[in-house]
Amino acid sequence: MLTERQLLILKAIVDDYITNAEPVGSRSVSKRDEVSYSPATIRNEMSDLEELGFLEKPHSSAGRIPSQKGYRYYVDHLLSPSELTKGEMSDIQTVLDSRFNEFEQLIKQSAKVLSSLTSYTSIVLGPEVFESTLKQIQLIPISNNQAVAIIVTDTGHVENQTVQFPGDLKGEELEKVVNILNEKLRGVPLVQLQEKLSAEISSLLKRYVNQYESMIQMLGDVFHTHQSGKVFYGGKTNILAQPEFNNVERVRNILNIFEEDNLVSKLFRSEDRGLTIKIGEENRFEPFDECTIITATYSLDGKHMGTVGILGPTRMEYPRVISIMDYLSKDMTKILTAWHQKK
Amino acid sequence: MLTERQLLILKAIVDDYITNAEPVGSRSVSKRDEVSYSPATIRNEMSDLEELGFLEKPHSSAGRIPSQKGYRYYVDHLLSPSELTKGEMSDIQTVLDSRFNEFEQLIKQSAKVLSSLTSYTSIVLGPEVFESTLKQIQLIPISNNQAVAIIVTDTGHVENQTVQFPGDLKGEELEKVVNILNEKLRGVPLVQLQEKLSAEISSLLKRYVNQYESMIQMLGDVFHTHQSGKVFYGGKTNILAQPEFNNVERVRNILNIFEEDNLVSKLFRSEDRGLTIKIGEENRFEPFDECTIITATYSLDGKHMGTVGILGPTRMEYPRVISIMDYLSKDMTKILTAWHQKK
DNA sequence: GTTAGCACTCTTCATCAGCGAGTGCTAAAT
DNA sequence: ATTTAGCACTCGCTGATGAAGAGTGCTAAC
Repeated sequence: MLTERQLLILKAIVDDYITNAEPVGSRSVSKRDEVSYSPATIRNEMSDLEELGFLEKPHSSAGRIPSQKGYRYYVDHLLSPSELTKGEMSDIQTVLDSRFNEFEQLIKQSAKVLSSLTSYTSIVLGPEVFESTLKQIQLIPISNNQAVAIIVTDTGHVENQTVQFPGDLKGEELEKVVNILNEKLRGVPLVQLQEKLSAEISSLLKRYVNQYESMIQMLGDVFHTHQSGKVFYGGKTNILAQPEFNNVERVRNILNIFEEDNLVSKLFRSEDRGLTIKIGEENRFEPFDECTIITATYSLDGKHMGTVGILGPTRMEYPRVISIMDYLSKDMTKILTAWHQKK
Repeated sequence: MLTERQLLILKAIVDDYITNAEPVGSRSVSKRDEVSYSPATIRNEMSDLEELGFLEKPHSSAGRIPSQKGYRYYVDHLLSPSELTKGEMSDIQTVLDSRFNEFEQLIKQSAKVLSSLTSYTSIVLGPEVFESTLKQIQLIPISNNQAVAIIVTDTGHVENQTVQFPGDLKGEELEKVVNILNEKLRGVPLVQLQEKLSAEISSLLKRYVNQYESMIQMLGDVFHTHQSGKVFYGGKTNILAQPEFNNVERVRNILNIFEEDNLVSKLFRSEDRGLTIKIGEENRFEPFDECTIITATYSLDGKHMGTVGILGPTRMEYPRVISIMDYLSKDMTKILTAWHQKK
């Protein structure tokens, strides 16, 4: 168990390092207002904290920097959540309050505010389909071999997509198909659409539609595409401004990850509801060994919808970011709910 | 006017520098097979070429590197276009031949091949709306205040978008609106939709629809969004692998540009049809002072559709990239045409 | 228990010499 | 008149050296 004084010093060191990005020496800790001990005393404590694994020395005559364990302890027990300033709150408010037509717009905006407020990179995962169910499906023919498929979920999310279309389908046939689909699939979770399709629908369609194979194929395409949620980014290059990423190789590794939405989606999707903080190797993904990821979830009617995330260096401004994320995710939930009810 | 020998040497230097990214000395030029002069002779010529502005010295005891003018001359008069290898051609073929439902898929694929073949960053501009006209517009109500707007162009391009919708609109009213729109706007270039809307349509709608203001607003939204073509990227981080961009600050400036599709769209949209090469400051955009942009256009029925572009260092593998771009853009045109006719 | 003092460690920065690559000039060779 | 060999010179790069500075860890005094 750490003593009061050790806590004080650990906190001071983390706070200092977070703002200055440089190893913290005993003297600068001692100079802090909240610390009233001499450098020598601090040195002894620092030595103990190092032995306990909370601090590290880059080399013998530098100051100390927090270890991953140190950050973890700081986050769990030490940090004093910072109040959002009026400006920050109103920034979030204005951006989110602006009228939006689509789910996606809200999400894009969120990603933008988040990155600009934190100056880290923000990742926002769009509605995750696991829990949402189909409310309505539509097929609108556009030319003689194209149609737009529209899917509406119970959460009010709309997806649309252009697809190849069996050439010579009569209007009444199409109507029949759409009717069947709506009848059989309404209320089905999106993730199960695919299997329902092959299990129940395909035989039914066979009876009514000539081109039934290409029809099935097309529907398969449609359902498949909506399996993975979309990913939105804010400030992709913000991370380059951090001194710890002053190295093109390392930066490239990280930026490359952003090119693969699937991967990002997997990495940032959080299983837990609420706020999650993963520090360094806790991410279990080597390129992020020196990064912290903070995620929060937003929801609708208590139903989990998606995740907002921040990627920054382990030396992250935890108090501020946590407050902002908390505020933002709750606000998104609120606005989403209001928006949904309006309909 | 340059002598034969000067041409030979200039070409040799550019070729060498392109592959090795290091200042080229007289000795290494002399060692080339196609060059049969001693280093001393080469040195004299190099000195002349420098005086003429085709070469530069990073410092007095380094070799020479091509100046912007040198690259320009090389591109205009010297380069021997490289034959595509079988592998490259089939790479392009396979990727583009794969079934695609939408315009966008073709374009995304193109961006991907292009960047992976060249290992530079590719930018592909989607259909530019300037020349395409409206073929059909549809409004599909989804909930009591949402609709999906679908726009089909004469080139077979489909765009769709979810929009806010005047709450209590009767089915017949909606139908009326859609009919008016189609009647009045068919054949109108997309860029003019907006003005046509306010000039002619709005008064007409006023007569038939109650919620006419919000209707107009919504249509304005829809038409506005489709003004600017979409931008697709491939290999955004490829540029980081180039030795001349081994500097986080510079890289950041460039990557930031990619975050603003509007800007990119402006920079890469080429006024000329066919292949265009802009070297360094010819781009008239400071962050690209050390970059070359090569663009080519693809079309449909002789009608200009969009642009494929490559961003790399001025030290670019011109012969290869040019061949690839040429081949790809022509192939895109071919496939697009085939696809369009199929319908 | 706390702190002052001090020797010790290690990085950083500037300086300097030596090396090597490359040039530019001159004089010789073709 | 060209071309080339030879050589002095330039300049960046590398590695060694040393002084400065920041910080530690230990000891002894408070």
